[in-house]
Amino acid sequence: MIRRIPQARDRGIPDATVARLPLYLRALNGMAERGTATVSSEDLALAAGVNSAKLRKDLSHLGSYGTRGVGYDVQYLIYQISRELGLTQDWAVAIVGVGNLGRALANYGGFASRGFRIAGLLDADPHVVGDRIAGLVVEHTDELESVIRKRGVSIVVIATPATAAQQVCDRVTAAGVTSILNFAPVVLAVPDGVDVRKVDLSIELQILAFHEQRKANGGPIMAEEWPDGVVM
Amino acid sequence: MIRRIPQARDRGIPDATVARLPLYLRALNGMAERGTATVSSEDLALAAGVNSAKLRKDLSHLGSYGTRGVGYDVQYLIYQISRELGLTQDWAVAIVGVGNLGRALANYGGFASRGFRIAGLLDADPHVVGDRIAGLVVEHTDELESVIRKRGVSIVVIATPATAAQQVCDRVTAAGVTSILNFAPVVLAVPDGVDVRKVDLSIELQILAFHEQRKANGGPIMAEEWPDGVVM
DNA sequence: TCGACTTTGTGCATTGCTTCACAAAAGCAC
DNA sequence: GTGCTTTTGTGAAGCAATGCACAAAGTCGA
Repeated sequence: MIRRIPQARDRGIPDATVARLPLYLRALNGMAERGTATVSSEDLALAAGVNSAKLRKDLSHLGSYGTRGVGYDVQYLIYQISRELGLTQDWAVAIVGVGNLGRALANYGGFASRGFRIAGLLDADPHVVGDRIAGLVVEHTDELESVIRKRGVSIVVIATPATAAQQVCDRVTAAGVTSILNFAPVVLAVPDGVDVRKVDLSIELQILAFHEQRKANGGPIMAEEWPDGVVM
Repeated sequence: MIRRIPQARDRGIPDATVARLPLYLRALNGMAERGTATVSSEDLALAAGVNSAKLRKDLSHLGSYGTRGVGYDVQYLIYQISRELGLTQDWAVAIVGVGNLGRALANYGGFASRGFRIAGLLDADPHVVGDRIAGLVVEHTDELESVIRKRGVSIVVIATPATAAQQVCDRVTAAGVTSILNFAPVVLAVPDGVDVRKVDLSIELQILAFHEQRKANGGPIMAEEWPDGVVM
């Protein structure tokens, strides 16, 4: 039977909550493997590394799936979060750019495990085309649109050099893709309605360096002068 | 001459701002290469993909480095942001776990370019130890503490399997490291004062899947029933 | 020197997220 | 049933980030 839930879920779930749901899911899967049947918000929050009030508010956005005095049924909650995240269906993913990073991604087990199926590996370099990686044969980027269309690819991972990223992005969005995971260190321009998530190793290191410097200096930096000899 | 800046910088810079500074830096470096001498907040914001008011507020946290009616001096702003982020000094980075991902990271050019020097590659697998990657010889994880101490490593990148990550984390924090970039899909427990940043490919894909599903369904999902045969 | 124009820096209202604190709901023992 | 314990779900307060809108500060041409 198909029925509408009246409260919640109509107004979208807050982004901050969506970003944490996979964390809860991972913690829950660990518990399920260890045979835990129910879990309190306190324990689950601990495992996920968040505050328990936040956890409860996050889950309340999905619906009222807990039992007061008891906690949450692990299996049921796994199902509900999976469904909300869209993991009960299969997603075909194409990886463009099969350098070191692209290979690492193709071989990364975490993809296949949760409804993400690598449906294509593409590269512009003829020396790489034809290689077999993680059970797939690398295809030439000329085939990009055809691969997307024929295999129902809805998520594209860009692992190309920075210079090629925007062009790849243009082509895949033109082919109808609306979800992109970008590893290239550039800000991609995309049409409205296209989601881009960015993973940028260099930025993460720079943020760490900032905090590390703060810790080392015990406070703000003292020197404000422009170094000698540098023209302002 | 060493002098104290009175306003700003005393109260820490907002996290949201720190996370965007590397973005501005990258855009500015591009402009510097193209020979641009000054840039307005409007143009820089466009290049970095943010709102110009936000950009100005972000930069105002560092100090008052613009010129009204003109804009910002590109070189000077590059220097100021670099200094604030701690990129004017060298950071020794060790990468633990030399699988596909570790190799990709070791070969990633973006590290060396901005003050991050790879000072060690370590792995637990004897078959990998001794390999030469990106000019470095892989060492055994037994040497972890000694490498950290002797080479002044202050940032550790964990690219091990999930099962090994917490143990590596414990050892490096015990050895005095307070900045960790974690690629393993686990929530690391660390002592107070240690910063952990997490990069989790699987989580990024799940967030994309959530939005993709929303787009496809044109709204919330309709079925709320627990599927037949599954015991709740 | 003056006035027109440009662009920064920021006060303020708004929005969104987090955290607290507690009433309501459920189980359990007797 | 009744009362005690546990734990959820949420109103409300507090905090942080965003974006608007404009005064202040500078440039430039005449």
